[in-house]
Amino acid sequence: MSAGEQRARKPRADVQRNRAALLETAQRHFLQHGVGTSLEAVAKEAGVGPGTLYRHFPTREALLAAVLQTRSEELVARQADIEQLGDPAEALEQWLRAMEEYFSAFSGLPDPLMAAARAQEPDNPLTIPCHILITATDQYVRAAQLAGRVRASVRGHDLFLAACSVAWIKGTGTEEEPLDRLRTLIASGYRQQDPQA
Amino acid sequence: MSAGEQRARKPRADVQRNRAALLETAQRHFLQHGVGTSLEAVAKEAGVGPGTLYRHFPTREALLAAVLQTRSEELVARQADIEQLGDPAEALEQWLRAMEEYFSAFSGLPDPLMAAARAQEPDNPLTIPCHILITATDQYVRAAQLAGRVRASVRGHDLFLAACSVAWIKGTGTEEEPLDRLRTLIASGYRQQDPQA
DNA sequence: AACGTGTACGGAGGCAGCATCCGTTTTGAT
DNA sequence: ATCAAAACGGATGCTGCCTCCGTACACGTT
Repeated sequence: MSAGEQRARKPRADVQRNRAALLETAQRHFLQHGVGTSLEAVAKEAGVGPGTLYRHFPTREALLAAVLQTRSEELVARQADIEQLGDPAEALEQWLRAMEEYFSAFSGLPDPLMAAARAQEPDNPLTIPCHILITATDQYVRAAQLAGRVRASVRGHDLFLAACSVAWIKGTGTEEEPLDRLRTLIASGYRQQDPQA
Repeated sequence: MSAGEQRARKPRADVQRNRAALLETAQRHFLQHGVGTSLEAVAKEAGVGPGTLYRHFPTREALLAAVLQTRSEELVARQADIEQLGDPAEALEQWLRAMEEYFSAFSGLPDPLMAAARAQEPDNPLTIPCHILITATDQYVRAAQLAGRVRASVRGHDLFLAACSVAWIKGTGTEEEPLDRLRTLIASGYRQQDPQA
């Protein structure tokens, strides 16, 4: 028996039930009140004690990461659509928008995201998703560069930062119009002007 | 006497002393711990009770605005230097950097700044400084546009947002190198390419 | 120099949120 | 039916926010 490392006992029913209730409630609260919402309130509304919440999700980031899991998968799913676009410049554009939407899922999300992205803290549960995003962005950038549609000096990381910025500004309550102008400004910054003059 | 509306009595000595001590201490704490620092700690270290702090500065923003006063004046002073540059494109560039430094004075500063900029809350003591900055930026932008050095579609407000973003990212602890690439990206976004091809 | 008044002080106190710890309950296995 | 492990949950201690009000002090007056 020591050889089989799975074969733990079946996960308890209440554990799954509580976890699901917590995730569901947490998502609602993050949506309504931003990432800074009261965890105590989440626990209470989910019908569990604070201890249970903290046992399932030791930190706010852990809860956040778990709630974001669904959305991460949506993002991955979108990649398939994007990649069969053919046009790498268009693909990059759409990818950036998709990422921005992901960052804007909850108000205040960009802050913990940046903290995780910067981090050599492998214990931060948001770190891995962040690095995945940066790497993915870099690939779209390289493809568009090979097609001569993006300046050579641009890196994926730069556009990750840019998308994060836009999401941050969005989260502060700025209207869509100035946001759109900012997006345009950034796009003008990374796009390669056509060689035809 | 009802006609003269000034002519209150001379301001008390302890008031001035406490105010000065609070500002000095608050600045240190904002520098070391960011804008979210404990006001209770500030009061204690300044040698006053919490009540005194809140009487002088009813909100965190009020304290912040008062502490920023000095730096605002430095910014205005810089404008003189900048304006006698002659080159409007260079002037804009320097102005943006000056603004960015101002926004980066304390970690976390961009958040209350954005909240104030968006606001029709005239009671927010940061609102006025923000609008002054936006207006000033717009003037530099217009000047550079007249010289054909900046795209026509750009507005001062856009670059205000951009500078704020960069400062925000800086405040999250990102290193200088990616920051510089982001600045370059943004600059490429607003600059008008020379008509000579 | 002493006084009186009004202004400012400051700390106690109520509240909210975080995070932990441990006695009790629930759950699945035997 | 019984048992041990696992999970629960709330009481608890802590930090920080902000207010309220009895007290002390500074200033103008006599």
